[in-house]
Parts: sequence; structure tokens; C-alpha cells
Amino acid sequence: MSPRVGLDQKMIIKVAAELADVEGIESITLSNIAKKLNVRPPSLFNHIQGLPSIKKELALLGMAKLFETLKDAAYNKTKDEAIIALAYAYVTFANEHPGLYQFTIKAPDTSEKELEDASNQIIALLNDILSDYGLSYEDKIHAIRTLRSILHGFSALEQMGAFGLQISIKESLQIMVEGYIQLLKRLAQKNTLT
Amino acid sequence: MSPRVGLDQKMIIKVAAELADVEGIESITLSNIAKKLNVRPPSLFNHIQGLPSIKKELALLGMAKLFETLKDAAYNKTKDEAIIALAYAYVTFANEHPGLYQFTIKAPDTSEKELEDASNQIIALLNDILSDYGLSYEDKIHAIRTLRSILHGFSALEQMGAFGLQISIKESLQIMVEGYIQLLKRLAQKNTLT
DNA sequence: TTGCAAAACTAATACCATTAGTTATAATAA
DNA sequence: TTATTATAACTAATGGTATTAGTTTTGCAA
Repeated sequence: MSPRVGLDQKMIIKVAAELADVEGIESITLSNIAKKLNVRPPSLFNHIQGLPSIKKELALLGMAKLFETLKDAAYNKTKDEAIIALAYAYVTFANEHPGLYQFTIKAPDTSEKELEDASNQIIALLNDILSDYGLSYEDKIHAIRTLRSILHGFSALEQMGAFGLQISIKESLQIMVEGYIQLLKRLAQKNTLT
Repeated sequence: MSPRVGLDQKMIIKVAAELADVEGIESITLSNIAKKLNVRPPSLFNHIQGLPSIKKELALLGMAKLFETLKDAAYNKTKDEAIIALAYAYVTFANEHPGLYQFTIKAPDTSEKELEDASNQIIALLNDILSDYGLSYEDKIHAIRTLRSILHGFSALEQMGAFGLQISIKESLQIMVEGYIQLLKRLAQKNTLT
């Protein structure tokens, strides 16, 4: 009757992540997850706290994976080269993991320290890369905000099919990133002028 | 017993929009809407098709309002001035109508002609404004995509509290938009060179 | 004043998440 | 090997959704 499937939290989160990426985040229900694991919904409660905890874990997983992806992409690269690589990696991640990506963005019930830490890791990476441009403290913050904006905006719009297909999406991204890099240079230059 | 409250679709959508903006989009339920209207949930079905239809109407309302806002902001302005005004209006709209704004972005079940039309209205407005820069057909599309990306990305991140508060958010937007305008100029210039 | 279309209702269904309490199993101790 | 025990997975039950069916009531129009 209860054949001890051998469930654990990792399996549950993994199934939830697949569900999110393949079927969409609205399909993340205990019912669907349980079905995929050949188990009754209440059984999940032996391993997780409830649906909200699963969503929080998905956010953590998403941010961790995104961070790794970005870090690897920028590894051993600096300045323009690093930014370009990071931008492509970001957009590619959002495309390959549409469900998980959305959880990296979803408003985290503030005061969730773990989520904040994970998010800060990503921001620290951007900060690192931007450090080579010689920006003022404030300009660096503006630059980080702008970078996050263009990457998230582009990813979100592409994900929802907002861009037609006749004109190359990759080229749009390239032009946008190019524009961003020029902005960095202008900010840096402003700083060198006495 | 049934005092004929005088319900109609407009009222329902209005209440749903308020709910979305004030309590968050997850609070848009027939139950909550009915409560606000002093009515039982099934009564709503005399005026709307179901919860999905309410969400679709919210998307339409959001896009229509956003379009009006942007159009008014850019009225009688051209080029840089128009873009700057439009950008501020966009971000302000997202701040003032956080719930409604999210519906303007939410993936529209493709093949929803009305939604597509509403969205195209906004794109046509952007297209109009960008027409004064003398861009090639393709560059104009890249420019529209980039503009939408920066505006949505910035709005979405600000909405979720992703930006700290020590450094001026308005200034970040200003710098980002300034960068965008410079990009437009570079694209235009590229086009004038034989 | 009567009749009717429709507004709002109650009741019922089906699907959620979640809690409480039960059964069965796997691992450990004797 | 057997007995003990912790706990995985279960069934049953609760309360919340959206929605449908069928009923009552009401306001308007003839």
C-alpha cells in the first residue's frame, strides 16, 4: 500500500522545476507534482512545508543556476567581452528555463534572507565585471540597474513572444548590449574629465 | 433577497483592477470581487464569462490605459523630448497601476486578436516617435525592441523592489534613457554614412 | 396589472491545499 | 532472527476555489 517511493525534497523540487519549464508556472501544483511522482498529494508534506515553500525553493534554485551560468560565461573575461558573454548567457538561460527564470524575478516575500543572499550573489558578479570601467560609486549602481533592466526586459518580452520573428532577435540583443557598453564608456569618460 | 445590485461588466472589471493594483494580482478571485460588490460569486457569471475573461479584460484595460498615458505624454513632442516624456510616463504608469501593468505584459494566449490590436497600438506609437530619427526599417525594429526592453525591465525590477533606495531611482532611469537616445543617434548616423 | 427576460440567488460538483490520524515498511537493536 | 521504532505514504476530512444547474425575484414593458 505504501511502497516507500523514496521521495525527498530534491526530487520534489526537480519535478517542480521541470513542470515550470515545460508546462508553465501555473502548472506548479501539489496535485501535478504528486502525479509525476506517483504519490498522493499529502505525501509531499513529509518532505516540504507546502506549496509556498516549493516556490521559494524554485526561486533559490533558479537564482543559483542563473548565477552559475553567468559566472561561467564571464569566467576569465573582462570588460566588453565579459558583458557580452554575460548578456547572451542571461538571455539564453531565460529561454532554456522559462519557468525557473520567472521565479528568479518574482517578488520575494521581503525578509527572506536566503533569497536576498542568492540575489546579491548575482549583483556582486555584475559589480565585479563593471569594476573595470572606472565608474564612480553612484554610476556603478546606475550601471548595474540599467544592465539588469535591459537583460530582464529583453528576456521577459522575448519569453512572452512579444518580438516578431522576421527580424533577428539575436541582432536586437547585440545592438542593445552594444548600446549599453557605449553608455558605460560615456559614464567612465565623464569621470576622467577633471 | 436579490435586490438587483445593478451589476455590469464595467463595474466588475473596475473592481478587479482596483483589487489588482491595491492588493496584488493574486487577489483577483471571483470570491474577492464578489465580496467587494456585495454579491455572491455565481452572480458574476451573468456579466462575465469566468475568471479568465476578467483577466483578459484587465489586459485590454491596462493596455488601453497605458497607451493613452504614453500618447498624452508624447503629445506634441518629438525625438529626444518625446522619448524622455514617454519613458517617464511608462515607468510612472507601472508604479501607479502595478496590478494593471502586469496584465499588459502577461503572455496573452496567442490568437487573441483584441489583445494583439491593443498591443500594436502601443508599438505603433513607439514607431511613430522613432520615425524622426531616420533609421532603417530593421534598425527601427531593433530600436523598438530595445526601448520596450529597457522600459519593461526597469519597471518590473522597480516594482519588485529590486532597486535599493540609497541612490536615486529617477536618476538611474534618466541615465538609462540617455544611453538609449545615444544609441538611436549612433544608429541614425551609421545610416547617413555612405 | 400581468408577463417575461434576466439578475441574483441557493445548491451542487469538482478541484485545489492542507491537517489529522492510520497503516505499513525499512532500518536498527536485541 | 525477531522485536522495536521512526517515519513514509496513506485515507479521510476540512475549507477554499471556480463553475454549472436550477430556482426565485424583480423591474420593465405590454
